[in-house]
Amino acid sequence: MSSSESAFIKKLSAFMILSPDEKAQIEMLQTVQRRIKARKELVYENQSGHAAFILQEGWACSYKIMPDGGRQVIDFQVPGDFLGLRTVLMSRSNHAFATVTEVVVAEVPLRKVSEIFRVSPRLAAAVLWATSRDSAMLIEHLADLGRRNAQVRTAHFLLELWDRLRLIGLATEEGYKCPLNQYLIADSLGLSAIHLNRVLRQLREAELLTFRDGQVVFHDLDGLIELAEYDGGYLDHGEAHGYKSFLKWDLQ
Amino acid sequence: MSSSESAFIKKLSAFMILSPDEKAQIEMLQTVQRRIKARKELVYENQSGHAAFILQEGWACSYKIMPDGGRQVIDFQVPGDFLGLRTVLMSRSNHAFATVTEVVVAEVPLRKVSEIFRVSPRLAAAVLWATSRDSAMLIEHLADLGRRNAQVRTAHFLLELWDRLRLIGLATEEGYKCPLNQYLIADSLGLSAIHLNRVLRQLREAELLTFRDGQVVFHDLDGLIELAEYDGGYLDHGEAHGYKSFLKWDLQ
DNA sequence: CGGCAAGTTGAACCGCCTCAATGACGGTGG
DNA sequence: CCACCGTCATTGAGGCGGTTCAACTTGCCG
Repeated sequence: MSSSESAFIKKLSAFMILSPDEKAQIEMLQTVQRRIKARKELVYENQSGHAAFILQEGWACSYKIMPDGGRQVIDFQVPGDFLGLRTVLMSRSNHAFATVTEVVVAEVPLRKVSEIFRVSPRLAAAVLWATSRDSAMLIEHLADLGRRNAQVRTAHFLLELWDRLRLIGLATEEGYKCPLNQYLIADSLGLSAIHLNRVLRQLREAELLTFRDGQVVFHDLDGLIELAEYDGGYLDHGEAHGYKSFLKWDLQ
Repeated sequence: MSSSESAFIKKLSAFMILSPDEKAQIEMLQTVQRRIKARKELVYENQSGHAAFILQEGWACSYKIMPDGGRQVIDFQVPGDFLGLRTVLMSRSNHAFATVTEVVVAEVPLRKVSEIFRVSPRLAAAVLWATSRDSAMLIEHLADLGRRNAQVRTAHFLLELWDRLRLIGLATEEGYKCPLNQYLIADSLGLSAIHLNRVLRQLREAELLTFRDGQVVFHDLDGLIELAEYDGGYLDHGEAHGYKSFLKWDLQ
């Protein structure tokens, strides 16, 4: 896997081995690029008929604004992730997207997705795999909010992010760069920023990890994984083991 | 819409108007039927290579068991809903399915889904719409757990269920039959069954609704909708308004 | 220098949990 | 026919996890 390949290709490579032809087709999806500043809304709530985007550089988030002004962050997007794909067939979206940092996105019109589905069942399966993985993350997030306490929840969140970033070469065993502030993370974890701050202090004092200055540094990865009861298997990052699934998919 | 049509057809009809041919194709998906008793596991956690199911009669649920023995119910399935579609391309599933009541399901092998995608882009779009709608429900569920209090959360849950059941003709303005017990609902809403019981009492005493003996009876629907700040628009139940989306999807 | 965004800490409160017990109901078997 | 059981619903008492409000710090930028 060359480091010059797009994050999207790196990600899909976890699902199946891509041929040079397929890689070229994927790159064709990403020709129309746009650079967008930090903290800009990308897709509005209730907006219809929007396109989807592939995030190439930077971080974004999807969220829902509650009637009382509160905010629930649905998930964060890192390079290689789709934005807005899950609502592209809905007449309205029940959530909005915004950039966190400055980003580079490729706009992917519905027409191009449709074409991919027509000409390459393999790539179609890969795109559907990515959306299934998003669902699996949503489910894990749900379990976070419903059944895990603040400490486990926070540890779990930071470990999942670590796995996702490793896949695209943006994290090491030591840690990773994370441009999210405590308000954003708190709104994702269903906590107040104040309490999240205390939880982060606990994790630091327990010498598990430090989150400071936009940097996550692990001190005791094993201890953290044990605390969070973390098993990233739901992300399905194997060595293209999904290829077996594809066979079932491709054969009629 | 004839009442003899399958719940799955009734549901997809909210997205687009189906031709007789398309209806026939859909019914072909549902030829292999199985009857399963109440409280049986359907798909085990971590199981791979499973098929998907279309639920035709009865209720089911998907859930995740936590390491401490707790349970988070992801969502409930009612007639017309897919089971296991979102994990069909993953090498493992991070959640399990179980029946709530006795059910009738149609087993849909991956091969048949693949065939639908090949021969009918319109039906493919309809299936993808159904999965998008599932995601939208997951997101609303996430907002429930993260940012709504127990009362609003419970009201929201019961109203969403009402909308879903109306679509397939199983609910009226008065209420609906609901075979879920308080333990199941509590595990879905991230509450203890004890607290849910108190919340249901509050809703009853506020003369908003009564949930008793497997029956939800509305006393003040408008008041309930206002309390829950409920807007079911995310379910995308219009009069086949999604058809416009399909046009974009179909045209190259 | 002033001003704003982000992080940090303390104090008081309350929503929801846990533990415990009791009531209502249908099924089953002696 | 009734005693016994399991499941589900209901209620009380007490405790904790996380919230809210408020204050102070730090760093950055104009």
